[in-house]
Amino acid sequence: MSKNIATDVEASLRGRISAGEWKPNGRLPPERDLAVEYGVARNTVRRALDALETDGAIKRHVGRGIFLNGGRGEIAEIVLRVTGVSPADLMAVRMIVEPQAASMAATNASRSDLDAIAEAHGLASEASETQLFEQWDAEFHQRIFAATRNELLISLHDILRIIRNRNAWIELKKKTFSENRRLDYCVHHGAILDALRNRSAQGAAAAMRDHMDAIQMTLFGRHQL
Amino acid sequence: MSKNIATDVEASLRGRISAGEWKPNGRLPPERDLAVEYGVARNTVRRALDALETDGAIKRHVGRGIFLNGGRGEIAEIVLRVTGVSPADLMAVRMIVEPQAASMAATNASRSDLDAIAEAHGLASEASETQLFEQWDAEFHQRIFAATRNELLISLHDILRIIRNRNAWIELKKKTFSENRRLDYCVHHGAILDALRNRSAQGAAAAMRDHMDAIQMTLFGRHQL
DNA sequence: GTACCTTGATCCAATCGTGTACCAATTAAA
DNA sequence: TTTAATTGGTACACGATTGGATCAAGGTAC
Repeated sequence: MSKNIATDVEASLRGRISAGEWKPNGRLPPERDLAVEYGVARNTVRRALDALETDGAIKRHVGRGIFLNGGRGEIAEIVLRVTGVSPADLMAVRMIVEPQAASMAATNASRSDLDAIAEAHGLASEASETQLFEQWDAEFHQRIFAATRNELLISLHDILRIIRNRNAWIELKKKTFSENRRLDYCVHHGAILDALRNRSAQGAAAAMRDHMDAIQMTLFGRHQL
Repeated sequence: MSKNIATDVEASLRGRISAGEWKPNGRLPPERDLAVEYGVARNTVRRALDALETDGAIKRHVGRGIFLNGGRGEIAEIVLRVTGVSPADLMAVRMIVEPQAASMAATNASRSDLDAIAEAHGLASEASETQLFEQWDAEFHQRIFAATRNELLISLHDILRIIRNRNAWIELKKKTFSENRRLDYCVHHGAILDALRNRSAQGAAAAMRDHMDAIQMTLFGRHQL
């Protein structure tokens, strides 16, 4: 697998936990036993358990053992669930969040925020390779969220971006991606940028909605689920 | 081929990266291995990697290896970081997401979904203690998100709920919370439920927006930031 | 020849996994 | 109650891996 044995053990334990091998609030085997089971040093197991503990997945007590955190909606569970969402679900959330973010950016963006967004738009338009275009396309959206000045919203978009990058359905996008579509996207970006510069919240939201519609159309060939 | 071997290696690596040979945040082979693979000296590989590093394409760590600069960070890190955001930021995001979730729930909710939402509404209305009311209040919103049938949206709401539970500014809410407000909230919940039962997407969104407005008013004494 | 690149080699520093030992808290047995 | 066993917490040393830095020698183009 990967280079980090501790990371592998961590992933394995996450899998076994989510698979229900131990009950909520149940007790995991002692560190020493886990070390023997995985055939690694106890320190390595401890590093893996450290990660699980910071996630809130487990709780450790000296002399007692390691216990699953029964509390529902733990972060580890969310991470597992979130990494496997479908493209359709992701697009639905983008349809909700991105226009509103554009609207918020229109009112909150600073002069330098707008310049940064314009820069991303320009570099995406001039990009020679598809790879480069997609990078600046993502950066364009990223900087709009940054302009909202809402930390939570920015982080949520980070999550969306990671999901988009991680899943193999990017291939879907590449297949259906044509030079024509790319030009459309640039036009959309230009319209969004204009609305932001005009401080038109509703205009920015509407332009972003059009853009999202186009992306949805490109990906799925339809506008609504 | 150009006269510069380092440039060739750099171009090759760029190609392999954009081709997706390694995942975002994935690990590249060690410099020594790459040198063997390309049949060049390690110093030459290092020059190529220097260019990639200044571009921000990769990140190098002594003793660990070379890593792709893919995502903005792992999801778990983001979620952990996000638990410290301000109440204002959180409310702004709720203002965006909750009405849209209600709208989506109106079209996607099954009969049992509606029953579950109604149950939470009923138990919240009848709750004797503030503690109990808040539990069923949270459950009401939770079940609306569940009714959207969008896993990502559900997960996002889980994150919002964790933030709400973890932070101390719940105290703020308790201070400004009166029996009067609580009755208002129940009325709002009832209006939302009616709209959901009528399958009125716009009505559910509007009712939820009113509810969010009231919460914002309770927390901050104003409607907008 | 001069300038630049490549190569090969060497050493340093950071990280990781391992192994070992001991401490502290808890539980179970005597 | 006292004692022993179990278990997580901490610390250190060792070897292997890996990137960081430098130097000298050889090759190529101008």
